[in-house]
Amino acid sequence: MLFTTATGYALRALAALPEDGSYCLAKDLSARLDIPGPYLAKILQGLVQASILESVRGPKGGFRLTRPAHRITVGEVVAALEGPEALEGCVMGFPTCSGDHPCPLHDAWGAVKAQVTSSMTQATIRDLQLMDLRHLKEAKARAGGRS
Amino acid sequence: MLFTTATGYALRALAALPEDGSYCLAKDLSARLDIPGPYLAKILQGLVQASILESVRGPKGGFRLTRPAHRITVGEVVAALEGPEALEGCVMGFPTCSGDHPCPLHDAWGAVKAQVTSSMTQATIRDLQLMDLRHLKEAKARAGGRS
DNA sequence: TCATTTTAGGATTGGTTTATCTTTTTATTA
DNA sequence: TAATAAAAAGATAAACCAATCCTAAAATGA
Repeated sequence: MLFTTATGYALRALAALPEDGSYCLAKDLSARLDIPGPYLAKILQGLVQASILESVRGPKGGFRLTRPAHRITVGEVVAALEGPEALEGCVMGFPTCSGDHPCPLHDAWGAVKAQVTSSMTQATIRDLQLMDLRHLKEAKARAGGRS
Repeated sequence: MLFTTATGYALRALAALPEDGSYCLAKDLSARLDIPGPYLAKILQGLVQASILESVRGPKGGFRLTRPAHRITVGEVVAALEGPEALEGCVMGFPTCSGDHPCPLHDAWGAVKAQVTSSMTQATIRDLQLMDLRHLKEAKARAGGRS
């Protein structure tokens, strides 16, 4: 995977939140997604500080998105958890590599970065929701056809 | 950077070895490249086990390539240090992501992997040598023009 | 007000990568 | 043969990420 596991957990959790704006417990998310509970809680708190989630404490509390899912990009979440320069620098870590003095992978890597960055700023949490829904629906269809 | 720092160190060290087949000391490499000495030594030993380098101990000993630089690919070095599956799996770590159920970045990431893998198996240590030589030459030219 | 539920925050553990240190082995050469 | 130089190998330390634990703070409801 290109990102850290924390970022992966964050994206999966965001995609699993209900769309109706109701609050969702960290505990429930961790159970449904099979993600370590205390660790996910920490990650969700980070997303609150990044203004991607908002939370309320106490009974009937939990987490919810601050905006509609289609207004939150994957890139924004990655930046919140890994900093804005996650893909910077030479692929191989050559300190002398630059546009003027490119390493042999420089151009390929540049194209890659552009591609991934573009995809990340295009794709939203909504797209992740749709992906999971499609998966669930097909899994259900397979189970129904086999029974 | 896409790879580990150990892989970056390895590639820089391999590119810095002399082409005439003479042995080179780990100490000299670490000094020239400003890489932590004992750590580089460990990495070089790993490259010996991967049959990319050969070594002799004692005075007049050191490390040298087992083959001409143009016969050692970047991909081979990466595989030796990070295993053959460095780029496997979903970009975001989604367990449900697959060709049938792609995540929104699945296709972009697939193209990226193909591109990087191809470039890695094309590029050789020789290409890295040429890059560094070009850089050195231009730096010298700049210094000469300015003096 | 008090108990309960849940997030917030800080401290702590475990594992992996990065880096260092020490001892041993091997080769050279005097 | 003895001294020295260098890699090999193993143990140790440091830093970072992943994960856990514990105590607070806040909101709800009785």
